[in-house]
Amino acid sequence: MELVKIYECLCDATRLRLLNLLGQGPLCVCHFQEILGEPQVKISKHLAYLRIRGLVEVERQGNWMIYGLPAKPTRELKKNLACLQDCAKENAIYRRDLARLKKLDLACAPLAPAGKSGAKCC
Amino acid sequence: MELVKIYECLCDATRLRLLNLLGQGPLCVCHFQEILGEPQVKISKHLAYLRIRGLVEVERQGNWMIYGLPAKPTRELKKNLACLQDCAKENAIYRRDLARLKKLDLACAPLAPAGKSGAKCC
DNA sequence: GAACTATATTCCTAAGAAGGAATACAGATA
DNA sequence: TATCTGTATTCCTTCTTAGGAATATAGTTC
Repeated sequence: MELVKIYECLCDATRLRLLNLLGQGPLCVCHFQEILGEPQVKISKHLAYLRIRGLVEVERQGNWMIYGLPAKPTRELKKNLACLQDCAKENAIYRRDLARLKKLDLACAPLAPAGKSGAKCC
Repeated sequence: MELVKIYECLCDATRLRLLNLLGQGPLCVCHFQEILGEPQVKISKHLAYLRIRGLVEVERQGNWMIYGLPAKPTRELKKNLACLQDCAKENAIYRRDLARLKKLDLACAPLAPAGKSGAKCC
C-alpha cells in the first residue's frame, strides 16, 4: 500500500472520524450514522472510498454491513492509524464520537461476534 | 493546526518527498529541483501550498529561498512528520532522495548557517 | 542601469472529489 | 409474493487540485 494512498484516505474530516471509531472495533453503517449525525449517503460513500483503497474491510451480517480495519494492515497503515488515534485523543470531536460510541454499545446488542439477525440495530 | 489540514498536505507524492528531505534540515528550491528532478514550477507551487498551510517556513538568503520545517510545530504535526520519516525509511524513492541529498551536501556550500551570498548554489 | 539568477505568480485546462436527491439492490419478515 | 430495512450506486453540480507555459519579481553582478 502506497503511503500517498493512505494519506488520501486521511485527508477528509468524515473519514478521519470513521477511522477513529473503527479503532475501537468493527461497526455497522447505522452506528456511524447515529454517532456522526451525517446522512446515510455520505457515510456509505466514504466507507466505499476507504474500502476500495483497502483501509477497511466489510462483512455482511444479515441486513447489516459490518466495517472494520483490515485484519492484516501493512506496516505503514498500522503506524499511521496509531498516529491518528494518538492525535485524535487531543481533539474534542473525536473524543465526543468515542463517547457516543460507548453509549451506543450499551443500548445496542453487540454485533461483532454474535448478531445472527433479527434484532433491530439502531 | 487541524489534523485534516495536515493530511491534505501529505496526500501528494511530491510534497511527501519535499517533507521527507526537510527532515534533514532546511533546503533551497534548487536543491529540491536537483534531487527530485522535477520542474521549478512544480516544486515552487508545492512549497507554496505547504507554506500557506504552515507546514514549512521560508527565509530569503540573497537570491535563494531557504525552506525548512516550522521551528515550533504543533504536537500533531510533530507526530505526523515523525511517522512520515519512519515510513519513508522503508521506501526506495524516499531513500534515494536522501542519498542524493547527501551527495549534494558534499558538492554545495553549506547553506543553512553560513551562506551570505555569492556562491552558485546548484 | 542592464543582464542575470533564483523563485513566485498568473492563466489555462483537465481531472478528481464531495455532497445531495433519487434510485437500485439484497436480505429479512410477513 | 409483497413489503420493509439497511445499504450501495447513479446522476448531477460545484469545488479543489495538479500541471505546464508564460510571465513577473527580487536580489545580484557587471
